Amino acid sequence: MIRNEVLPSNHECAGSLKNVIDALYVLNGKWKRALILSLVQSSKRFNEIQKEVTGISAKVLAKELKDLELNDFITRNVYPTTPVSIIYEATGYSQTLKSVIGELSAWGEQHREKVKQSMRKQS
Amino acid sequence: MIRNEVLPSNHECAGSLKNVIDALYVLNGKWKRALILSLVQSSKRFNEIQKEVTGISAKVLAKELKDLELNDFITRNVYPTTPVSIIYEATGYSQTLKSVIGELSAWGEQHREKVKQSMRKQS
DNA sequence: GTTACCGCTTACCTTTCGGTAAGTACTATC
DNA sequence: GATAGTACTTACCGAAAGGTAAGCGGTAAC
Repeated sequence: MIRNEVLPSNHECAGSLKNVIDALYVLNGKWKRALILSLVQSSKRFNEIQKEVTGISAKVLAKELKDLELNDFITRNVYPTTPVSIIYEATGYSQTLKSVIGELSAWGEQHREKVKQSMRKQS
Repeated sequence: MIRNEVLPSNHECAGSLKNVIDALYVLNGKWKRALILSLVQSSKRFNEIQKEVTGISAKVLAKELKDLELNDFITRNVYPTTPVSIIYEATGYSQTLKSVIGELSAWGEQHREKVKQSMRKQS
């Protein structure tokens, strides 16, 4: 189960911090979250992803997909049609990110509200 | 030119993604988590932080502290002693990060285990 | 045979991040 | 008057992330 007692003693803190850094490292970069969310919704081909995730270049997309595959978030399925079709799909492991992304999302939303309010105060 | 928003097919998803990006943006960079954790443990002065968070330079520390202050994670208290002492402390708002950091930490821990295992398989 | 689509790769460039070293303004101490 | 400490700022630099544009090997349609 998930322990919610974060930021305890100094000693435990260091280990916890390492975990957090590890997690953020995997989710780092401008595109990873968008790609995971896109593929969790439905499996897609290279060009389809590029169309949906507007603004990403082929170079970066190829790099990010490799990265996500290495980390077991997606699989690259090659179908021997003519021409070969390559379909990327989210693994079940991507689902384990749900609660993480959920927490991040909830926090991000209330944080934006807070920033808005403090901007109103200042102006 | 850019035609659509990110992931236009699913409104909820797009909003959620934006929140996640916002959250991660605030927690971004090499030092933010370490600084928040350090100041949550106890309020500190500039040089004290620099000693504790080994490796950070004065320039980066000053920049990060400004950033954290803007986002309401810390306050900069100036005491009119001679010479003035400036003490940084974590706000109560830093506590709202607890569940987020908790989820990240738990996920990061199990992810590291998983990576270890898959490396064993390959070698 | 030229064009076009697919799934990339390559070369090149810009922007951003972070690091080092030095300097600054002030006070205090020797 | 020289030195040291505090809390930074400034100038310069290298690495990495990310963007642009072009190419490439295959297939296939016109």
